[in-house]
Amino acid sequence: MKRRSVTSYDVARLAGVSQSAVSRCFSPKGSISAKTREKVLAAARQLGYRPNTIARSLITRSSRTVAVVVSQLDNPFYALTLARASRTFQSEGYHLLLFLVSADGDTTDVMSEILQSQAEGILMLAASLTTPFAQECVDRSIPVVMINRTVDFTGVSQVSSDNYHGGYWAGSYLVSQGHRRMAFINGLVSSSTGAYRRRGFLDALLSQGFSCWAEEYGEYHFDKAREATRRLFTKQPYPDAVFAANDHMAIAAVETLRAEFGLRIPEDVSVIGFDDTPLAAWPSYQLTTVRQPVEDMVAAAAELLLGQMREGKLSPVQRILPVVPILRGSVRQRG
Amino acid sequence: MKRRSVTSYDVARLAGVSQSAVSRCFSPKGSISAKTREKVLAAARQLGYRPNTIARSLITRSSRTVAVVVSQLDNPFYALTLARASRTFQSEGYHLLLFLVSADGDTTDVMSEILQSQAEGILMLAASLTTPFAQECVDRSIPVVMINRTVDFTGVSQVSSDNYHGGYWAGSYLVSQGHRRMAFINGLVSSSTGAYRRRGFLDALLSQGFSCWAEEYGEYHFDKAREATRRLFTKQPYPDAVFAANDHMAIAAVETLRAEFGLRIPEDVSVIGFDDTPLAAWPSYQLTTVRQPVEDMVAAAAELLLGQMREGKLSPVQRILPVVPILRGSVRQRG
DNA sequence: TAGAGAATTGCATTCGTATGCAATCGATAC
DNA sequence: GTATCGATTGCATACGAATGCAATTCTCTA
Repeated sequence: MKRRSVTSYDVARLAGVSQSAVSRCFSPKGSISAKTREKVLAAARQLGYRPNTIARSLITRSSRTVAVVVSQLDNPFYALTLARASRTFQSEGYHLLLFLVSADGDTTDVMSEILQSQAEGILMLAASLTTPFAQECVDRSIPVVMINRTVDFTGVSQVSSDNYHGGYWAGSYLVSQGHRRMAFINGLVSSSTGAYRRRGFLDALLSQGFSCWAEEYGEYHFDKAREATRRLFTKQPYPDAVFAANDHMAIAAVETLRAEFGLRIPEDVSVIGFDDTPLAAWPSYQLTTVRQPVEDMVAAAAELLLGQMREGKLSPVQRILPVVPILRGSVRQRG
Repeated sequence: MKRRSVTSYDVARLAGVSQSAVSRCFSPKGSISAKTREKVLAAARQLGYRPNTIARSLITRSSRTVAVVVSQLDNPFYALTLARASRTFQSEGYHLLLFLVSADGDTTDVMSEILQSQAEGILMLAASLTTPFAQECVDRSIPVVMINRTVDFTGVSQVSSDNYHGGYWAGSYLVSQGHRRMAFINGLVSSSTGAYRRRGFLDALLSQGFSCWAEEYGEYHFDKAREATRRLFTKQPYPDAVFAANDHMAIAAVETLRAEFGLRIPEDVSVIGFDDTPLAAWPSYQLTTVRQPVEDMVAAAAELLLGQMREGKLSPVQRILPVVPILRGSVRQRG
């Protein structure tokens, strides 16, 4: 670390030009003659010079960095989302600063670090934001886009799928297929997605004259969801259908029902998930689920963030993308 | 972006002190009296001042940033590893710069960006490094730690599990349980882990007078692994055991054998995986596998990286952590 | 060949913070 | 009350690259 690194001055000296020339040589819009460019590049190559991004950021006042906050990397849905987001921003020439937070954890320290880091945009994957920080981002005109999480604050953009209608569809589909004892495995109390899915689900049941048979929290966590399932099935009569707030938990339910209760899916119990993660399509599960359009969500989020970063001004938008029911084999068909 | 942000000068002016005082107030070892600290903090709070990390990095010549290059986020093993690594470095006060590369892709552009970004350390998760870049990292004394990938270059540190012996165990275990037609699903040609697992596996078979019945590449990818499985089972007699270079592919094999060939695991075919991802323990799979000690690997890698970053000098180490066989139910027992 | 205009080049300054050094302040000891 | 020593403070500069401006060179035309 001590070692002085090669700077544009070193290159300049070796090439016999000024530091400005070297700088111009490495920036797209610099005006240099082909001849000097040659000399400079040769010298740079010889010395192993690379422009120092930090110094560049300081003078241009732009870090070309986006901070990503993510809370559930163990959930394949978010791993996928992160992967896509990463690709997108990389290809746009942005660097990604990654921050992991616990699912329900507070993002205070992390947000503080992000603000200091001069990130030009913030992408939040299933992570929430307190109002003061949201306000601070707005004050500094740093665009924030939240995927699948809502904040009671109009300054930030939000991209989510139509959780309410996804839940609604799940509820009405189950009823329409003749189920009567519909249970729900919710995620976290603090999660807005879960709340919407639940609301939609309940409303659907209600509209058909039913209510939720039982409800438990699985915290979007596999083992917790297994426990939730056990709790749902402690007393007879068992639910005849389970709607889980995501695939991860739906699959936990399937595993538990099969292995511990000897129940068949869908003959004995129907299960519906949410997300349409890759696992849902596996032969073992054939999980009927509600697909969130990952690609579109990431694309929308990236577009919003990039747009606002480029414009340099915030134009908070709330975008809700349509969800599509994926019918597989985990719901018993009527008749 | 245009808007001038609040600087230490602004705070200084408001607090009626010098810029140095403000700086000292925000750095751990600065000497300031309680009184001025109060004034400064009050002023800072009032203005919403936060030290600019970029300027700080420039002057201290230390970015407190680690670059992480990862290639397979869809594989739960690496998603987990990334999560752990992220937590570790965050808690040590480092920021993570995330770069995704395709599994077999070249890392040239990415490495170039990393070097410019002034990262103080590089962590490579299942991603490879070309010799010139390895050399450049050494030249700049930037420590590099590779997890589960090897490079023919002594300058970088490597952490991996004992892939050879894991493979060896799988081979001998299958033979010891009476299997005779052992097939292998390899990962990528370019992956050193796959190569070691294979070598161990073959050596074990060989030592018992057997050889590999058939071998296919699944590229560490679920669907590719399913295709590989189909290829392995095109002609009778079928293999009576399959060893896959990771759990992800082993599970793909299980799914395919059950769903498309109507074969039972382990009655008809035994399957062994590698990694011990969470899925392996699910009731549906009960996958016998070779556990890589994720925690230990990340801990070791972090320790190596942090140590070298702190020392400011490279001391490349190759650490191979022991692997532990996890016996579950996917291998038919003799007799 | 001279002159006008365009293209290059170099100079000097700037970004926001940290820090060596010297000056100042405060407290303690006598 | 004064000398002394340590704790604070401010000044000035440095980090490495980008850029406005002026100086210079080049290019082309008449």
